[in-house]
Amino acid sequence: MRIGDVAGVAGVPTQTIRFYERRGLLPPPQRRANGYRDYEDSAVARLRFIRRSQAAGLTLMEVSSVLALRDAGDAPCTHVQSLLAAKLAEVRDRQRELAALETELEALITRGEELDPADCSDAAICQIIGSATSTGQAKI
Amino acid sequence: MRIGDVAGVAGVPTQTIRFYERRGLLPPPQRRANGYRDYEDSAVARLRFIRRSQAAGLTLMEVSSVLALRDAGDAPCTHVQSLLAAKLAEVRDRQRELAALETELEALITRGEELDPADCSDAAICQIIGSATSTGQAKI
DNA sequence: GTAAACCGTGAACCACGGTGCAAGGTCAAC
DNA sequence: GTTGACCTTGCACCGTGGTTCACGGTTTAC
Repeated sequence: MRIGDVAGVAGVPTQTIRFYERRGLLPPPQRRANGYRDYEDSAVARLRFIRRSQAAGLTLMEVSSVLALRDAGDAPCTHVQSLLAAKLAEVRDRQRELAALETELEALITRGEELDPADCSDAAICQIIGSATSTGQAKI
Repeated sequence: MRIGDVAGVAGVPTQTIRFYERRGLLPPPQRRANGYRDYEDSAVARLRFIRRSQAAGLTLMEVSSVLALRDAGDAPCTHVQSLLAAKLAEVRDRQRELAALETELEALITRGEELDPADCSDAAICQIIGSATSTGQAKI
């Protein structure tokens, strides 16, 4: 299969496939006489695996580590389990951060509704944010 | 005040202060005869405002738009309210995404505990992720 | 007078996951 | 024989919020 075929079947742009190859996520395929990449069917499965891993929140680095184990002939299951557990912990941390930010934003909005724009001085820039309680850290 | 003094008082690195200036968040200050930046006290208040806005989840672009209004002589309160409302909506969207991802990860982990690594074929790469239900989108 | 601590500039670099572009080669259909 | 769709390469760029570096001038303390 040529790169465009793989791209069509796997639903991944050709540019992205070359990008994954550069990153070591896909092994360099055979080349035809004209220099075109020539993929085996397994490449499609591998691409789908990458995309599913991303949907589970894994980074390309992490996916790469899983693939490296498999390519070395080992079953990566244990490693995958620990990656998933770590990712779940990250997600829960992030949820806590967002919950704190949500509370903060709600408080700011409520305060803003009670304040009179006419009271907003030049030095404070904006009285709503003016002296926030600063509970949470940003990052959306 | 020299840049280092402002940095010390506001708790923002000097490099970051120059960075904010380049981004238009801080107006270029007066210069001393030797070329050193010479800040007024209001610069400290402005830096604190920027940091508080960031803590509320606003991006530098958004903070910049608030400051631009204030610098134009308008009270930015209404604009700030709409930014905060939009940010709250973003936070809640993100929370929903994370909740879905959490569910997905929990399901994968549970499944992984029930599977035997010996069953993991080469073609599937890893049976745990092998054919995920793909409910949520990634992004931590 | 000299060493340390400060200031200046511009530019490159970090993670992250790609996307876009330019300049060219190849192949099938018409 | 030419049009169009495909392929190749390498390099630059996107956003986000800075950080680090190289190289040089200035000020302060001793």
